Amino acid sequence: MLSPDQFVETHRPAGGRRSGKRDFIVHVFLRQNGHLSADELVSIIRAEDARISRATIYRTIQWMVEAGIARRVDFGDGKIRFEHAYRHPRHFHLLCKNCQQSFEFLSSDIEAHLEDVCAARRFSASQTVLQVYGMCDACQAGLPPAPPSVPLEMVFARDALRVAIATEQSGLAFYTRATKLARDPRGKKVFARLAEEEKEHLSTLQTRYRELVAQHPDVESQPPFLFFKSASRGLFAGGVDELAADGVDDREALRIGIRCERESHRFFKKYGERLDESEGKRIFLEFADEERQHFELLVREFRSLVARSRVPPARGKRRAAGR
Amino acid sequence: MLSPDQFVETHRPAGGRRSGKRDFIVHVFLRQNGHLSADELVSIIRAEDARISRATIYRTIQWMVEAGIARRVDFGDGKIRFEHAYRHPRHFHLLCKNCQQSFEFLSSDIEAHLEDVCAARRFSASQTVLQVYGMCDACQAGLPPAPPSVPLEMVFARDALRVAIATEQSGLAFYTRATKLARDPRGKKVFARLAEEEKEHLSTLQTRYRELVAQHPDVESQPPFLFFKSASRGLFAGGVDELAADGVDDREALRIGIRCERESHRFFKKYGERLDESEGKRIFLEFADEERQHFELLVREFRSLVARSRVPPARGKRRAAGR
DNA sequence: ATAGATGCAAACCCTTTGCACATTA
DNA sequence: TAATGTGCAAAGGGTTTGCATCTAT
Repeated sequence: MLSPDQFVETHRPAGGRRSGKRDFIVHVFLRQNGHLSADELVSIIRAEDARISRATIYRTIQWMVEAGIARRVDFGDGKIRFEHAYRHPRHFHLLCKNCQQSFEFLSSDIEAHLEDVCAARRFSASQTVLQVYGMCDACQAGLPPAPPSVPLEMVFARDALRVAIATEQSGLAFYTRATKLARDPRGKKVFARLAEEEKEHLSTLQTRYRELVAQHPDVESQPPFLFFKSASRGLFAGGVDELAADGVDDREALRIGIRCERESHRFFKKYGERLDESEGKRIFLEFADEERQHFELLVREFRSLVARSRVPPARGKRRAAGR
Repeated sequence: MLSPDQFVETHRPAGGRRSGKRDFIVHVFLRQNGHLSADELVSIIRAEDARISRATIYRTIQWMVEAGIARRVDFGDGKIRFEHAYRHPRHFHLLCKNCQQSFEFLSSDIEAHLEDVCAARRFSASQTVLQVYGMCDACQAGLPPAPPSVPLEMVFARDALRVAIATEQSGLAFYTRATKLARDPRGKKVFARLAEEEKEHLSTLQTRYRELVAQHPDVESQPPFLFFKSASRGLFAGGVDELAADGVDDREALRIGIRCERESHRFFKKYGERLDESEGKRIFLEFADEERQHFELLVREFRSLVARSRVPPARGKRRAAGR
């Protein structure tokens, strides 16, 4: 886990020279939470003590944006705001026109659809802006705006854990079923081993989840940050359904498993890479790696099965070999 | 179909007074295609002849926005652009950073996910901004930018027709199957009648589609404007799958039909209402109405079936009545 | 010594406004 | 004639920039 200073160092472009004022501005900026306009940052800097010129602050903001430390956010009210990227994944916004508060979210489903749209146009996307304007819960009810009681990072870690757990659960169900179903003893063993691994990893994740809740008791009552409807049943859920069909043999089960592991690997890798340094990123990338290993194991197993069923005396599953 | 002038008249707010200059600006604005900045509109107006002050143009743009004739579009480059709403549904944008061209699209899937997100936060949405920045097809290939050869309206009508046709096809499959499956003669008749209606309407829609293609031969080669993955198999596709399961009786089939018709009605109504005056809107609203009628017919039928199965000598389907 | 950072004030860009004048109902 | 629209120029706000002055390497 990077400290704010480390975060800045990893982003500092080569060739410039250090300056105390710039460091001070960056430092103050990273301590802020919401979306600051340049002017707001000026006020904060002035209040924090230093007398730094407006121009320097504008220039430093630009420097941070180029370095990837800050992101421009445009809410369409004439002034540009900035949010820092430290432990803060890219996201979309809900904006309350009444209290001006903003709420952040991420949706893998929406992103997947956007990818479809771009593919249909052969458009190569580099950045997406998605803002929903309206009125927030509290304002509709006439209540005062309530600042979030839990850091966003924790909510995000919670959601990442939830997807991971759902996926492990569906994976466990898949391999348990596949173990029962398998006829080839070697395949059975592989499935059993994977089921065992999923079980272990599942309990690790659940422990991690419990620890998170213990540390931040309010985290469970927070609304979701990461939306992943299509993955909410776990990325193996479809595979489990397929196993239920008639006539699924070892080979077919392996194929389904391979597909699920690949999808799962891609999903977690994609989101893990897209995230900035954070607890959520680590969970996703660890997971992606695990899925890749499973994927490779299954592929090896599949090849071995094919080889065995082709060369030695057949064991009654010839038909598929010709295709 | 409204003419531009009629469109303006339906939007003109009460209480103001007419002015030749304003009418002229509005008229010129409605003839434009893309997204104009105030300054660009000034140049066009100046070129078109009239010498109208910048301030008047700014004020007229504001007037058009308030009247719902123009919509603000902010691409985050410091100047606000405007697009007119005449035969132009609200949409999202792909923006090419290289050639500055913009491409428009609509996605019912993304909108559905956004509704989920808002619901989870109890956020009441009033407006959504969705822009994807990147590089377009032509710019990636090093080709000159190609303006669209078919008016957007036609592409939209094409896509609306496609959803409608897919839905009719799945509806036809549903009712054909349900007719075969039904045991109650009266229910059978209702399903058969609906199958017949779907068939007729399907051929009407297909004719309409062919006419559209005949009028605008290029329309089929255009990339999609309206994305509707979840509805692309037709809104009855899920219902057809359900009919395939074991133990589906008349009552169950009616229930599934009712659900599909209701969903379908809602889908088309929602999109129809959201659209501005256009061919697409008409298709959607006609369709929504049709689905509502089917829905009501099925509900009546369901009630009648329940009444008959409860009061007179039973016909072997008691079990469900108790629940 | 020299490229880079800072401060100040002026310039910039887009947009809105105050006020006198013109137009419409 | 009374309310509304127009023109002009000036003001407004957020942001960038030219230039002289510092400061880190």
